[in-house]
Amino acid sequence: MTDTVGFLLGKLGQQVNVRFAGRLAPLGLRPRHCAVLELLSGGPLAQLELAKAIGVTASVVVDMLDELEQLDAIRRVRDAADRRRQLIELTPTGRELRHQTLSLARQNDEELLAAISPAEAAALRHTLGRIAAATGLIAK
Amino acid sequence: MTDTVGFLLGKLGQQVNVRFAGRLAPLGLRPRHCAVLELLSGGPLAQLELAKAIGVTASVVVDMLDELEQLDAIRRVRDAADRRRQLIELTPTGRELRHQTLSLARQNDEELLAAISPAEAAALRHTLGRIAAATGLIAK
DNA sequence: GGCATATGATTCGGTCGCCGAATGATATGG
DNA sequence: CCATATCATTCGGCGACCGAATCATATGCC
Repeated sequence: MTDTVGFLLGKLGQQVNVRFAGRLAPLGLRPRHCAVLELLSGGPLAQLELAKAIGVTASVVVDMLDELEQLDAIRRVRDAADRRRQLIELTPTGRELRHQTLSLARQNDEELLAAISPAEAAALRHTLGRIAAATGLIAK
Repeated sequence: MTDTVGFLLGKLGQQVNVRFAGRLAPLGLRPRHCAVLELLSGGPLAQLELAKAIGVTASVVVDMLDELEQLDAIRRVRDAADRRRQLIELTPTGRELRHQTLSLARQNDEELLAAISPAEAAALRHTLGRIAAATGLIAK
């Protein structure tokens, strides 16, 4: 059991999130917000698009955006072409926050991968990416 | 961000757990119970020992054990040497359940690793184990 | 031996993140 | 112009977890 990849992934993933959350806390962010900032860095998206991409329901997105709006990291803009939709766009503050989270994520990686060789780390990254893509477990 | 190992681990781990939970549901179990069954297969343990090993508080262990007791998978036995402690031991039913969960975990792995070569899978298992050990993220 | 203090299990209340159903506004097709 | 669909939002609830309080038992100290 403890030697299955599934178990290790599950437990490690959980712990990694906790650790990352600790790093993020000073910014007033939690891990889930990072994916949002990341996605928005490619350009504005509607809330339902965000929900799909992240893999949560629309109501969860509302909450996350409320929080990000509080931090002045995003803006909701009514889509002129379809006034039901809110287009979410990054503010300059949001862009700045995204850079910081990126840096924290890399810091996190360094700590996580300190015990293994760079080659092994690269292989790991590659393998995880393959699995994620193959199993469709991470929305692309 | 989405290319950091930490992010991939976190997201994948989460999803893997959800998937595993689905397989487990017919047995009336959830992922967290598996660790308990696994730990107990090595012999009886007190509840606080379980809590430490799993990384949750004592009150959570109480709940989990209540559920496992309901399924007749475990028994609570007062420690004669220290009557405050409950020694938790697997029943025959518990042992059987453990075998089933193990088989499900392996099935889960097969599906997860279908996209990569056996060699790559072995490397992955090895690397994850190293990281878990080095970072102390998984209680041993 | 008797008492203060520590420790194990348990209960209880609260928090957090998530979901699903209901709602209101807007769009779209007949 | 109305029926129906879709987007964002609100609301109630659930499951997993924590921390404080409680009760029984153990242990150290006088």
